[in-house]
Amino acid sequence: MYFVLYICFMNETFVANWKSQLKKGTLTFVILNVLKDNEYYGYELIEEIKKHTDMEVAEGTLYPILNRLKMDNLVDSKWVEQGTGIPRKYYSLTEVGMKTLAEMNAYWKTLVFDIEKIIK
Amino acid sequence: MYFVLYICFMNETFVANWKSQLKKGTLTFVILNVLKDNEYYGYELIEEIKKHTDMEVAEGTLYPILNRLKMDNLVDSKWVEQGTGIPRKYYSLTEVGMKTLAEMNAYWKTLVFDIEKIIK
DNA sequence: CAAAGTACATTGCTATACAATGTATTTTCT
DNA sequence: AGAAAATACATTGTATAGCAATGTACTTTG
Repeated sequence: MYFVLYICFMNETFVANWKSQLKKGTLTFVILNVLKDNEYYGYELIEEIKKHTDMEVAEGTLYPILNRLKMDNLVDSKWVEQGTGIPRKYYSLTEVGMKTLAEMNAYWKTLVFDIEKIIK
Repeated sequence: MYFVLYICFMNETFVANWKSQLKKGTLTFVILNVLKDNEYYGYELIEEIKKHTDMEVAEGTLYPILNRLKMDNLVDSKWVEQGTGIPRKYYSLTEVGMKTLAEMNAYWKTLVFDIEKIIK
C-alpha cells in the first residue's frame, strides 16, 4: 500500500520536472511566435500564453527570457506610459527576430514530425 | 558588411543554443518512446535517435539520462556479455515507465497542438 | 482598509546538455 | 603488422534556463 503511493509520487514529480525541462526551448519559441503578430508587454504575455497553452509561466522565468531576447537583438522594447498605473514595457520582433523565428519554426516542424513517427 | 556578418553569427549561435535547450525534455521523451518497443543498449540508442531525428546525442548526455531514468525506476537495465568485445548494457521500460510515458505522450500531444495554433 | 491584482525586476537553487577526457576492445584501412 | 576509426562504457566541469522567493510600487476589489 505504502509502496504504491510512493511510486505514484515519484511518477508525478518526474513528470512535473519533465514539463519544466520541456519549457527550456519551447517557451522561448512560444514567446517569439506570440510576438510575431502583435506587441505585448511582459505581464500580458504570461496571460496570453496561459490562455493558449497548458504552460504556467513564472514572472521570474519570463523577464529574464525577454532580457536575453533583447540582448540577442531578436526583440526590441519600448516603455509606454499609462494614464494611470505602472508603465508597460512593450516587446516586438526585430528583423533578426523574424528571420530567426522562421528558422526555428522549420526545425520545430521536423522535430514534431520525427517524434510523431517514433510515437506512432 | 561586417555588421551583416556579425548579425548572421549571432543568429546562428542563438539557434544552436536553442536547439540544445530544446533537447532538455524532448530527448528524455524520445528515449522513452524508442525504448517502448524494444530493448536497446546506450550506444545503439544514439544511432537509433540519429537515424530517426535531426538530433545529435553526445555520449556524455545519454548515459547520465539513462542513469536518471533507472534511478527513477522508469527503465531497467541488464548487462549482456558478447561473444566478442565489450559487454552491452540493455535498457527496457518498466511498468512505471510505461505509465509515465503515456502521461508524457498526452502532454506532448496537447503542447504540439497548442503551439500549432499559435504558429498558425 | 486590507487583500488581491497589475507590472516591473533580481537572486539563488536545481536540473540538463555537452565538451572533454578516460578506459578497453574490435574492426578497417593502408 | 601497425595506425586509425569504430564500438561501448563512464565521469567531470561548465553554461544555460526554469522557478521559487523576494522586492518595489501602484490600482482595484471586497
